[in-house]
Amino acid sequence: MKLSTRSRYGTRILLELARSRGDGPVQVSQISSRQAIPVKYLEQIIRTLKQAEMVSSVRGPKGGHLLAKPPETITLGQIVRLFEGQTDLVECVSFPEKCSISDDCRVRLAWKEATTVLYNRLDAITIADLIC
Amino acid sequence: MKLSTRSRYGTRILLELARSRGDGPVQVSQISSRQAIPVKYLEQIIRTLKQAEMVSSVRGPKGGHLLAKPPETITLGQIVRLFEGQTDLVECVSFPEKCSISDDCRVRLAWKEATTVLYNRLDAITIADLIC
DNA sequence: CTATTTCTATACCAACTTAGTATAGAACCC
DNA sequence: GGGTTCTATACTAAGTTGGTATAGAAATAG
Repeated sequence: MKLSTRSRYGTRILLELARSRGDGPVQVSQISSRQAIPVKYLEQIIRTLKQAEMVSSVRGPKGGHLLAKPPETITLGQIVRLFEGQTDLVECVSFPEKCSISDDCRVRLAWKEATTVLYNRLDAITIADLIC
Repeated sequence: MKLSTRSRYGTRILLELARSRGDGPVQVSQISSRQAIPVKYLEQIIRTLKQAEMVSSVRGPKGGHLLAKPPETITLGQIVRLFEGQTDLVECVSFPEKCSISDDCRVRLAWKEATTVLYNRLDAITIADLIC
């Protein structure tokens, strides 16, 4: 049970863009060297962030990427949900029909509570909170 | 970020043993059919539970497995920690030296808080709470 | 108007993990 | 001593993760 690098890198990318807010677009190569993330991998992750409308991009010379919304409105919970395909810790929380043993409902409820408590905490932390 | 079947099966095995507490040893074949877990896979999981001294076993005819301690003393947190190799959501929480970007300490702290909150919740739920 | 810069899209791949199977064996009780 | 039951270890197919490679498309400086 661990977070993918995508979630962690995604967070650091957003943080990097938040730090440069107001200074114009930041290029992939800059983020890559500052955050030690391979360029091609970073591009994939940024694309996901773009689709989620957290980032906007400018092409061509002097282009780059920008934070698309205020850093206070982006939470860690949003980022993690975006990158982790499976949001619940346990599949049967979202798809109870996948659970063959229906009398273990209390176990399912317990996993659900743990998931909730985790995301509540993650949703309470925004990118703005993380800027140094 | 999801729980392995080992953690989920482990919980259900312990729950099954808790239900039969006082009725003598429960055999792998019984647990297997009641909980729909493959026998050979179940044996591996029970071995882990034995090593953690949550389960004790009796060999030979009429043998089987028993809960080794009161169900109120076994928490979901203990079970999950036992089966998930990586306990923290993020590696650098336990091994900060693995983090190349040390100025992102606040991000690390955030992941750590989320991990803590999750395990606090899991540690508040015992096998006894889950018996139907 | 074109050359270069920069982002975009998709395909691919090696290594690892997960979930489960197979095989062999050791203890126990009647 | 023979069947029952647990123990140990090796193996494997399928999926996931983390990352690379290749090709292309848009924008703009000059």
